[in-house]
Amino acid sequence: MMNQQQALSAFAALSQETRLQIVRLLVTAGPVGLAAGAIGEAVGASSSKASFHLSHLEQAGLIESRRESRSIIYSAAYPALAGLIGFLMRDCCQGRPEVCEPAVAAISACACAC
Amino acid sequence: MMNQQQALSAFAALSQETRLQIVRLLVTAGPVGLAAGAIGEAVGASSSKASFHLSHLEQAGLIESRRESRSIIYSAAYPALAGLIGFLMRDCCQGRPEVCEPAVAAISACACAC
DNA sequence: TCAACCTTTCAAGAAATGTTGAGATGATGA
DNA sequence: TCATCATCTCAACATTTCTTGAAAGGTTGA
Repeated sequence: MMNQQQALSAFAALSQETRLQIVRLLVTAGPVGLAAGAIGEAVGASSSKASFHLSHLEQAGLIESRRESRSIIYSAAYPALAGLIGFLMRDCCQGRPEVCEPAVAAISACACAC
Repeated sequence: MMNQQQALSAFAALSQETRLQIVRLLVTAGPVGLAAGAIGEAVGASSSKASFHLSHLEQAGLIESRRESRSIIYSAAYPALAGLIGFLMRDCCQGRPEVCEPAVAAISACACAC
């Protein structure tokens, strides 16, 4: 269960353009992931810039890495993303059903889950 | 529909401890809202510190304000919060049902919506 | 082994963000 | 009107975060 400190660090990680792009890219890339070099190229970042932001995201727990031969492969940490959504949900539900309703509607409209 | 720029600014707003506390406080306070002074006191912030962070949150669209006599009353912007959840959902659903599933489970466990 | 490859680390500087206290602004009731 | 109250604004400073380019660290195939 995500706590406030983890949520703060996740929000901080997501509040930077390069990092948000990386997360969205990795989410769509799936569990297979992408090499650091490919990620940097995709978001238009130098190798050191990409490395900096990838470390930041990994530190925040939003992505994971593994070595594969010469490359480091990064992939989305799906449970952490789901946990963050859960944190916002939990937050929004503290006595206020009107926040959840649109979220429920969003889920209903969501092609994958329903 | 929330775009990337709005999401970045919302995440930035939520990535600071005082501000996250304020948002959670206002969400539970409901549409009635709370006066700036009461908010500052509740989160242990000086008047100028509270004012700084309240402005930041309002700028990000996460809270709203209205004057009531001598006080400025702040309240949560529920549609914006729901939009942010929707943005994360939309993001997570880009071909990856396994992220949504836990979120759906979270909603199912949510006392208010279901 | 060694040259090439991929990525990280480091230090320096630039930029953005947060904190503080003092003073200004606007609203109210006496 | 005026004293008081509630909040905001401002400038200065401290802190954190981001960017850049150069160099170092593993890993691999020849």
